[in-house]
Order: sequence, then C-alpha cells, then structure tokens
Amino acid sequence: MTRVLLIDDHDVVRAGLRAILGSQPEFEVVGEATNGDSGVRQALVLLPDVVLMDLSIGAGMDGVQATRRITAEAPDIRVLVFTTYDSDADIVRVIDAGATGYLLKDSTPAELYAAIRAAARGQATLSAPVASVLLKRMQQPETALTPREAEILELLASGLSNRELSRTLYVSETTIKTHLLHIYRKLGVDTRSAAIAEAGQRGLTRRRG
Amino acid sequence: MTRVLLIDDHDVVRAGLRAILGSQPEFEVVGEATNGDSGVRQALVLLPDVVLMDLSIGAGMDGVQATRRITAEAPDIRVLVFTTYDSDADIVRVIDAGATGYLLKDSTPAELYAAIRAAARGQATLSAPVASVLLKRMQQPETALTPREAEILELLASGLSNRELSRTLYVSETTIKTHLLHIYRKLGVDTRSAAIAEAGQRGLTRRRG
DNA sequence: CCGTACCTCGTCCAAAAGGAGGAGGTACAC
DNA sequence: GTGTACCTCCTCCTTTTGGACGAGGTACGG
Repeated sequence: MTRVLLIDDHDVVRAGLRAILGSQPEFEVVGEATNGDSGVRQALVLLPDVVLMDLSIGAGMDGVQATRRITAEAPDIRVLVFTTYDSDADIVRVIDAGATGYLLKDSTPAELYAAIRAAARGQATLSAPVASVLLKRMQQPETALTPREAEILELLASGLSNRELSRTLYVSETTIKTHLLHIYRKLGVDTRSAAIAEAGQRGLTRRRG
Repeated sequence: MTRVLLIDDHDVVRAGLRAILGSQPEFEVVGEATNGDSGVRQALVLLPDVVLMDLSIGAGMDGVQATRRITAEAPDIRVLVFTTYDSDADIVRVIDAGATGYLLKDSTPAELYAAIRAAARGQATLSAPVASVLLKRMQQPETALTPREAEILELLASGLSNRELSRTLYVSETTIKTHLLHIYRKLGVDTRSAAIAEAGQRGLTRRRG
C-alpha cells in the first residue's frame, strides 16, 4: 500500500486524483492540502510515501519552497511534482529542491500510477516534454541557466526593474546586473527586452491567476 | 436533470468533474471528449444542456473555435468555459464566440454547480477574477490601443530596441518613443519590460516559427 | 587540498530608455 | 469649417541599463 498526500489548490484536480487513485487498491490518499504551509505540516505529521505536489499553489509558500522543506525535514518522503506547466525554470528549481519526479497534468492514469510507484521506490520519473527539455539542456550545457538565473529570468519576464528585482530577492542591484549579464550571454541577447521575449519563446514564464 | 458534456484533454480533470458532478443527482455526464473536433461532433449528436469546455485542448481545433462551432450549429447548447487561465484576450475571444460563462479551474464544487445550473437556464456566470478583468476594461475604454500602437507593441514584445523599431517601421526614434509613452499610459506601466509582460498577459504577442 | 561552479558585490563608463512639453500633418465626422 | 483622433518629429533632461573589469565567499567532488 502506497500512502499518498495531495497538495493542490484545485478542488477538481484533487477530486480527480482521489477518483483515479482510489480505484487502485495499492494506493491510499492519506491527506489533502490546498496550500504550501498546510501541505508541509501534513507531510511531516502523516509521513506519506509520496507527495503529489502542484507547483502553483497560490499565496504563501510556493510549491518549490514546500518541496524543499519536505525533502529537507523528511528525506524518506518522495515529492512528485504534478503540475500544468513545463516551465523550464520551474523544472530546474524544483528538481534542485529535491523533487523525485515531474509529471504534467495531462498524464494518463496509467502514467500516474507508474510514476507514483517509481517515486515510492525512489526512482525518478519525468513526463516526456519535461525530459526533452532537460535533455536539450544537457546537449547544450552552455545555455543552461543556473537555478538562481532561472529564478531571476522568471521575475524579469514579469516586468520587474533591476531595483525591484534586487528588493524582491534581497540582494544588491549590482548582483542583479551580474546575473542579468550572464543570462543575456546564455540566451544570446543583449537587452532585457530580448531576454524577456526569448523567455516567452522558451516557455520560461509563469502565468498569473 | 441537466445533461453535461466534458471537453478537456486532462484525464485528471475529467475524472474530477465526473466525481464532483456525479455526486449530485441533478447532473448527468453524457459524454467526454479530449479534443475540439471530437467535442464538436459529440455536442451535435448528444445535444447536452451544457458543455464544459477547456480552452487549452491542444492541437487541432482550439477551445474558442470549438465554442464558435457549437453555439453556431446548436444555439440551445450552453458552453461554459472551464479553464486555468484568465488571459484577457482569451476571455474576450471566447465570449465573442458565444460562451455563456467563464469559470476558472480553482472554482469550488459549489461554484461549479451554480455555474452549470445558471448556464442551463441561459444565464451568464463569470469567475470573480474574470469579471474584474472585463469590468476594468469596460470602465476604462481609453485603454484601447490604436492600430499603430498595437503594431508597435507586438514588435516590442519580440524584443526590439527603439532603434530597431524605428528602422523596422521607417520612422524616427522620437516617434517610437512617443508611441511607447502612449502605450505605457494605456497599459498602466512605465517601463518597456512591464509593457512586454503585460502584452504577454493580454495575449497580444505572436509566436515566431 | 585544489579546482570549479555559483552567488554575491564593487567601480567606472557609455548607451538606451523614460518623461515633459510642444508642434505640424492627415483624415474623417459633424 | 471645427473638432477630434492619429501619426509624425523635435528639444532638454533624468533615470535605468548594459558592459567590462575585479573580487570574496560557499559548496562540493576529485
């Protein structure tokens, strides 16, 4: 029996996961949470085998932070990211945060079962589009953004100035400028506008809402 | 009994909707489709009271086109858009295509029931964030971009500098700057980065090949 | 221990962009 | 004709970015 904790702020998605996992005797949904704080708390109390984590869980602690907390404080819990976007930046950051796998929400039930089983055994699973993003990145290592750079690019793409970036991330404007220059080189551009456009092309942006 | 057709390419979402609607005797899920073509065909055959339509249903006919087809050929069917994004452009386009309502996927079951009941009676429903987008737009009609401004914003969003814009459009940099200032005021921003981000949010950008 | 990658911060300078204000031209509706 | 909306261009000024250095700190694997 594999014990699963759901962290997702969409009622419909949680209901779907309950229905799909409930139809298989090998899985048991032991808890649900709709935000990062509650999710982390429940994970540490319930100690599930696998956490199914949505990355876009709204206000407060986001999915990446929640993943980091859980894997840091309870290394035996496997965090399987289950989300809508294949944002390049998110993948890098959440895997860096300790996630065991990354599934897109258009996965079939069979893929979901397999991924949870694999995660419970500690094996990694990536959705095909996600895997291809990472593979492409391996083949062209010079374009690989570091986690920090990916984070900054994502904020950049939401329209922040250097000053706003520095205050958001609690570092100096100089640091922001340095990161941006590195990002520009890796993206092959020389203005922030082109970097934002390129980020959009590469699907590195996050939608609001 | 309200007969509902689901059009969504996510297994998990369809399972969730089945579970949530199935718990209420007033609703019956009479069919499911995972793409626009199949969805339109089923709608015209099954003649449900309400279609729950995801806008991002991948390749082929998209959600807006499918909505237009269904409402054009079977005006008695109410199309309730049920999707993740509150993209400004999508909302306007799909309502123009004849959708009766627009719900975000983070709606609660109660909101979903109410919206389907309302749609079955022909009444419109909009999620709060969606309604606020439309209201804001109604209240500030001066935010409409002129054709020239829209053209410049689109080029801007591809990363061009003022000089590149001026050369592309055969006008002076001064002219570009003037247009940009007008665009900034209409978009409520004061930097090109924020304007690009805003353009992305409003779906005003074009993807290059 | 050493090398490497990453994140951080600094200076100095040049280029680009933002902002205010004015202004001439066309096209079109009333 | 008058008014309005739009596109075009100008000057003068401040602020922001981009670019080219260097450099200290941490973390990690060989």
